[in-house]
Amino acid sequence: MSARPPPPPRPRLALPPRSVAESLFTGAGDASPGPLTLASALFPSEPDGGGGGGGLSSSSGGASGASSFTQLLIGNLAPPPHASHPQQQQQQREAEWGRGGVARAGPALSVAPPAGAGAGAVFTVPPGLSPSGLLDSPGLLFSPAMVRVRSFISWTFASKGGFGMSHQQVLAQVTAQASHSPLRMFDHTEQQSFSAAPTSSNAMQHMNSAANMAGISDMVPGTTNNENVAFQSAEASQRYQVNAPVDKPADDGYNWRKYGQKVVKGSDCPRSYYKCTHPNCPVKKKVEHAEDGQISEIIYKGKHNHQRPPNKRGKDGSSSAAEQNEQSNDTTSGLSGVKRDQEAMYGMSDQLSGLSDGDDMDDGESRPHEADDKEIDNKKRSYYKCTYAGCNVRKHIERASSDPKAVITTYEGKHNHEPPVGRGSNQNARNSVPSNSSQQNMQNSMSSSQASLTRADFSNINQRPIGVLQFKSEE
DNA sequence: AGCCTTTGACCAGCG
DNA sequence: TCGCTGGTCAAAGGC
Repeated sequence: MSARPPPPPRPRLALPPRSVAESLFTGAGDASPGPLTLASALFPSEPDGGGGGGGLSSSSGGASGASSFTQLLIGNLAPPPHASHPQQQQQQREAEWGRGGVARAGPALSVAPPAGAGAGAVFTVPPGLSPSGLLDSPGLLFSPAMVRVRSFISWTFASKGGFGMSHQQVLAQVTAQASHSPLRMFDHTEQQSFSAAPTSSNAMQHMNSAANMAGISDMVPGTTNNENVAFQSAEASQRYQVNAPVDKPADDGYNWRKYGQKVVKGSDCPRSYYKCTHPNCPVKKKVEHAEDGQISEIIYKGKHNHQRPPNKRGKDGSSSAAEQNEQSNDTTSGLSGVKRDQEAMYGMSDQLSGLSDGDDMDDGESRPHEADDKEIDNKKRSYYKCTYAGCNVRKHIERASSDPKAVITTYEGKHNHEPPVGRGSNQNARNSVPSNSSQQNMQNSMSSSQASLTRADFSNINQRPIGVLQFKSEE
């Protein structure tokens, strides 16, 4: 009944051992550019010609204002999308799967990137299109590929800074990283926000243009080894997406056995079912692929009743992100109880790590981002305060003792001001928002659970980039 | 040999 | 009750 003729084999690409774009991160064995360097490269602070000053300022001046990752996410947000939105429908489906004891997605998640990713197509950001505009383009929501790109850009943009790099270079990195499957994380509100954001024709055009230039469709084969994995909470309405090898979804550190595959209605792409191989472990996960076969979501069900299996390094050539993260978490005292609980609940905590604080470019907070990894090391248990007058937001950055490259960023408080103009928010996108009040509202709505996205250091190709989203509940 | 994936069949929930 | 659909089982084969 449910069985259907075997679907055509998924397109695969023989990827080169190392892409050019990848080399951008790895360099020639030298230190990779720091987060800020890359981020700045992505969106140089230069006036950037048109687009209303789209680029984020790469200025390191703490008081000069900036946009945090969170603000990037919410900065140009609009009211929630219609319930009929595809992603909401998806969420509903996932929520349904969750009935009967599905573990709710916690605010933390990380994934191991795919083993071998190749360089995808390179796309450029059209002049005048600011990062925010690019990221907030509603159009991204309608294509899994675009979602992937957007999320990736969000992550990349937020986590990297840089100078002296062209848009193309940065975007090449973006593309490459998309293939390298760093964490993709979507907060439900974020999705709603940008999906409902007024469509800026320019933004859309730019986005389409960028997408076309990016060769998104062409990227499909190139990213076949990746998949976007969504870890969603039906209750918390939070979604997390990451890239992971299609054939081996989200190396989260646990061992999974595929026990079924089904082609879901309305899609030619199969849905795979996995069980944790640990004896008596009830955890299952469902992996869905988008119609283009590129993007999928992973929905976890249940809770691991065991420790993550030992290092699999010997098996796949590299330790899983989860493992790395586990150590980080184990040594992280800055994690909120909520986070810990959720991590424990989902058995995902261990997946966390490889954080970096390149995220927020931001929030007008003083930024430690300029610091390279060495500096970060030297700044273990560092505190930063938003420099905006009257704003009491603080950021705590700590480095996991077990992983020199892992940094955990924790935000405390919420900003009582809008992102400083010229940094973070892009004017185009901003203009596309009906009013600042809505933006502020969104910001406020997010304030209770500020997210901190960090990135792993890419200097070591063997170290998989891992993103960590950390929410901190505030009363 | 053990573990995994594949895949057709079966089962249960729902309208 | 029936058909549809999603989820699961389990044999077979591959690595």
